[in-house]
Amino acid sequence: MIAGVLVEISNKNVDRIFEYIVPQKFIENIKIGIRVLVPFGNMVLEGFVLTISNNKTTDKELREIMDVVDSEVVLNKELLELGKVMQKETLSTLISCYQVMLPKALKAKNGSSVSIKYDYFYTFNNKKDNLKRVGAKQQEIIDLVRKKGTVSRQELTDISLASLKRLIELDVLIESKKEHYRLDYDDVEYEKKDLTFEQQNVVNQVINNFCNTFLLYGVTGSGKTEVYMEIIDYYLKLGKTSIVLVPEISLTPQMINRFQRRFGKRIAAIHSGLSVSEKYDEWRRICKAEAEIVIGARSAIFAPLKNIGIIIIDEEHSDSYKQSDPNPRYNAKDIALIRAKYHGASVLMGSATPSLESMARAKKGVYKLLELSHRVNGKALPDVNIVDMNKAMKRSKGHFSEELLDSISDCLNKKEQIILLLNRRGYASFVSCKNCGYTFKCPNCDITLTYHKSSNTLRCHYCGYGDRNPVMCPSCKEASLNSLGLGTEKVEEELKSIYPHAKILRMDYDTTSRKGMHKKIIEQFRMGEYDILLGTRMVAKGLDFDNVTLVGVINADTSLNIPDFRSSENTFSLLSQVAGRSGRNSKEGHVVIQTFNPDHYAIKLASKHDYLSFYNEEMAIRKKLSYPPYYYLCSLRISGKDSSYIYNEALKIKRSLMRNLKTVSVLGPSSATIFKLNNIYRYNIILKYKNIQEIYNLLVKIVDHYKVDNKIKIDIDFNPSQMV
DNA sequence: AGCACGCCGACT
DNA sequence: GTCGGCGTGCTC
Repeated sequence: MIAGVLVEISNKNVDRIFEYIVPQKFIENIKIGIRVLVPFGNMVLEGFVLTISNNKTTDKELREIMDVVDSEVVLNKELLELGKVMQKETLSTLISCYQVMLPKALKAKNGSSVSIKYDYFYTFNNKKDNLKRVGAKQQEIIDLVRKKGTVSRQELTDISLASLKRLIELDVLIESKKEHYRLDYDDVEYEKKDLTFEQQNVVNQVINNFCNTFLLYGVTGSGKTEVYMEIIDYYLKLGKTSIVLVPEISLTPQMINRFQRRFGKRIAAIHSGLSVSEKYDEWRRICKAEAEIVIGARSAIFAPLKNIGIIIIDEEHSDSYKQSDPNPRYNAKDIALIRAKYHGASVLMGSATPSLESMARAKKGVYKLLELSHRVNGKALPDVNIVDMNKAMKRSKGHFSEELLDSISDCLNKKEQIILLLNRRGYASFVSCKNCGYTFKCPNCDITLTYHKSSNTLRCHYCGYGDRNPVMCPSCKEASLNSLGLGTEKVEEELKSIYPHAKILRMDYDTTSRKGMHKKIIEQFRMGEYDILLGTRMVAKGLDFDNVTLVGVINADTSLNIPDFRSSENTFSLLSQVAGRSGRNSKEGHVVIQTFNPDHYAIKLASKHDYLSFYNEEMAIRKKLSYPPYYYLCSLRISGKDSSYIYNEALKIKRSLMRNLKTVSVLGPSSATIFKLNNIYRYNIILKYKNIQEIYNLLVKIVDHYKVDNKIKIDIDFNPSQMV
């Protein structure tokens, strides 16, 4: 017997099947989709068995499989096939595709450290009757087992293990074991809210149309989650399973609790707060079909569920569904469509601010468009007040306008709560005019230019366009240009000095990175222990507080000035999200947005809660500049230690692309936002294309050509989420 | 990824 | 003459 094995090295040169002889003693255990231990050169590696046959396909002498790692298949047939599609679509290694599908605990390095825990149970052996002499301790155990039928080890804590062992040796008791999961979900009372007419209508549309892709455009507070749960429930009753994808940032305890209250132990929630072992437990519950609803961030799309009925992607516009850093650069939305097709399932994507790509597809009829246009509480969306910081800054220094301070004071007096959003700045600094708010943009790409201190120039990170740093603002002719950035801690200090008696809670990456802190902060704020919640964008997502009547955005512009063609879209979406946090329940709420660009359409239209006008306006711009959804983008990231060498190679690549692709525009090479990182220099080339077939074969050739050159690394990112 | 093989510079 | 630099190639 010959097994074809894919070894755990993510390198294009070994990303193929190597054949091994299966020793007689393993023949029973070898299955496609399990892991084995094999000799490889002078290493010992784990690998996945992908083929089993009787004949070898190479002239080389074969070596033997050393050991079998799994007793059960870890990658089923569906996922094995899915990996091959992913490899093709992302141009990454097959092994890296399989690795993202599995929990970390199964990675070779962690394998031994994570052990499965068991609970032990004891019952009577009926075949063994007459028992002669028993000690008092043993009699105690026997009495207990006789009374209860089955007894767990926990119930025998005050009994010595020796007496127990003896009874098992004597065949009086039978020991059985069951996996002990580290997480415990209570099975609770079924909780179901009545749906509004509008919600019920959406549910009906979804459950009456099998194997479809839906886009649910529902305003904040319109009760999307309730709709999701109702649809999941419908599929559960048909014996079908569900996946719910949520951005990690909105996978809050509140959100998980809601699902748990309705579905109890049938859910498996996979989030960053779990340890490696806890995630492993959840994964095994899914494998064994003990969990039927999986809730998680991006990688939960690979949950090994069988018989999937519905895949729900909440906050569909979020860029967190795209994996951009390590290979494979996949998008969970694409994977969802592939898996749905395999299972005959539907995909439901929901958002209050759908991505332009999805909305465009919905308008073309590729996705079925569903709408929730009313809030469940019947309240109107909150009033939004835009404050022009250009004027405010002339009156007083600091980060707070009079308007925002007045609103905060008012709110504090009424003993109501406040959420303040501090929009963190990106990596790059940009130059803007202090007087009129003008920012410099690339004439070719309409992207904010990034300031390079060393050369005192402004540069475009898409096409490489450069400009000497000007001294005078071309808009208002004043010489008041400066490069911007805003310190997080400074804002908190400032706030504390203005309101020494207000209790301020900070929520950002620093304060929530410790396990359980996120939950704690939310609970403290909910209980009213604090007046003001000051935080980064995580305060904008999925939180629902009764007593919050004011939401303030301290700096709306930061996201607007990120050098990315989606900066307007992201800003619109962020502002819409925060605005939706206010006045969600009984009390009226209002929103204050501070900005240096009060006339920018993204800000104006977000303040009016006018998604459709934003969509139309932004689509016109995308069309004019040939951006998605009119064109697809693909970025080639060229990196290496020798900056002049990789730059020259990047130029060669560009020339080759230009020569061979007449219908595709080729931008760059331009230096990446973080040009030099760990002594590795990075350049980007960007392609704008209409059809993947125009570029695919040439990209494969380029990747193949450079895979033997270890001075240079080429990473290809189709539909990149951000252009760093 | 790791390791062996192989072809050119400064040393006992 | 040799020790050792790391560029190229291979791993069933």
